[in-house]
Amino acid sequence: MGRPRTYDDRVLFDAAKAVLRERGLRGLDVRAVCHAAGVPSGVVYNRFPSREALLAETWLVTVAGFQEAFLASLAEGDLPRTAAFVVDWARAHPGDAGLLLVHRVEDFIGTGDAERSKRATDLRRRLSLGFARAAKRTFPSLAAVDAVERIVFAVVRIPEAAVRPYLVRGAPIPASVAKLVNDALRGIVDGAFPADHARV
Amino acid sequence: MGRPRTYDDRVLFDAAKAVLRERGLRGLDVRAVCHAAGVPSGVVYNRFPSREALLAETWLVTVAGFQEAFLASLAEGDLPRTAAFVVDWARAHPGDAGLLLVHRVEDFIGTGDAERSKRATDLRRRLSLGFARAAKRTFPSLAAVDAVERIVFAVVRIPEAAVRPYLVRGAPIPASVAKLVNDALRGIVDGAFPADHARV
DNA sequence: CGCTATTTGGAGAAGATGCTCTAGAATGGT
DNA sequence: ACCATTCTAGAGCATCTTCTCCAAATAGCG
Repeated sequence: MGRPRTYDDRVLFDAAKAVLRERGLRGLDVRAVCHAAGVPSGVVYNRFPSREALLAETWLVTVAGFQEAFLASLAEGDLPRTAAFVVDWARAHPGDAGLLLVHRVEDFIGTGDAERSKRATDLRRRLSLGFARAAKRTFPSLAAVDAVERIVFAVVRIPEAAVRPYLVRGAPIPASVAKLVNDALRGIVDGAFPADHARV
Repeated sequence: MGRPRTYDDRVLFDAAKAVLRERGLRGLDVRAVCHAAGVPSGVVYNRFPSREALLAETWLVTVAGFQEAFLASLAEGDLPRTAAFVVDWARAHPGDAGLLLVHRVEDFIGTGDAERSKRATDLRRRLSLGFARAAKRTFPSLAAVDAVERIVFAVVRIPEAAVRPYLVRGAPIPASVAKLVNDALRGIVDGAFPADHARV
């Protein structure tokens, strides 16, 4: 069965996240990752065909870890709660969250090898499905496209906006952002039902 | 008085923005900028001491162009209008807006030469002042820190969140985001006055 | 027109970065 | 014990990137 691995792939992933936080996207080169991981460069190229593949894999593994819990929350049907979940997750996993900010799933679809592209497509499909379902249930009166746009804005863009400034500067995320996000969510949910505005 | 300049600095700034949009932060090297600008590299280093200085200058000039109108809008005291202004500005100047996303003023304070750092500090000071004033007037019942946090979230983070996904993929920003931002703003403004919730 | 000042144009040095390659180490199977 | 297989370790090559440097170009001035 050959020599057993001394290093888990996770060591490389974690090192990549650490380098990203400390030196930014531009400083995220293979040498820096290897140094941070305490690993010779041969290890990287034994497992990944290229720097790009290593970073893509790091990203994909990280989203996958986020997505399951996210979709579960989304399926429960409470938008403000899902937005709060995203904020909490970022607070608990700042390294992962910081990494997610620098790419989009689309960046890995149609690039790299077919297997990676397929996985990215799959992640994307699941997300789309979750959003579509939540959209139909939460905003039944809206056109499908508008409802999805509103859902994504509510549970992705808004939490991301609240959390991003802290992540990029490597600072802890204060608890106070939760209320801001919650307040914004109220406006977004209410805004979908124009009739309600008469009350105010 | 020596040979007159063939190229305006703006050519370099515009080229940098174009390269950023087309090849991302990682592809933003001096060669690419020179090629996009149709300028030999000697021109860049005749005017800027380093690549970093060129990009910093590009960023600072771009914010300065945005900030004046932004602060004027903020001084008018209508938060949703200011948020809408930011969205409109990004729609009208996608190149500039895309550039603003990739740095923060703080990145240029205490780095580079003293003059640059001073200018960045000045930009920052004016912003802080504008936010503080708006905070005091809009949310008089909140603690100063909380009020400022809420203002920034409303007129910077939210519009940025609405607009960013389109900017990063180089796509035009749809008009529909205006309503989303406006709805979110309603929640953020109302959320500062807990007493009002009794009505709903 | 010579002289000084400034910019252009671009070749190429110095260093950083992605990646290859191979000797050797560590395992299971026979 | 020996082999086949897989991984580690890191030196080193090829390329890319930043930046330097200087001859040629273009202006105003006495």
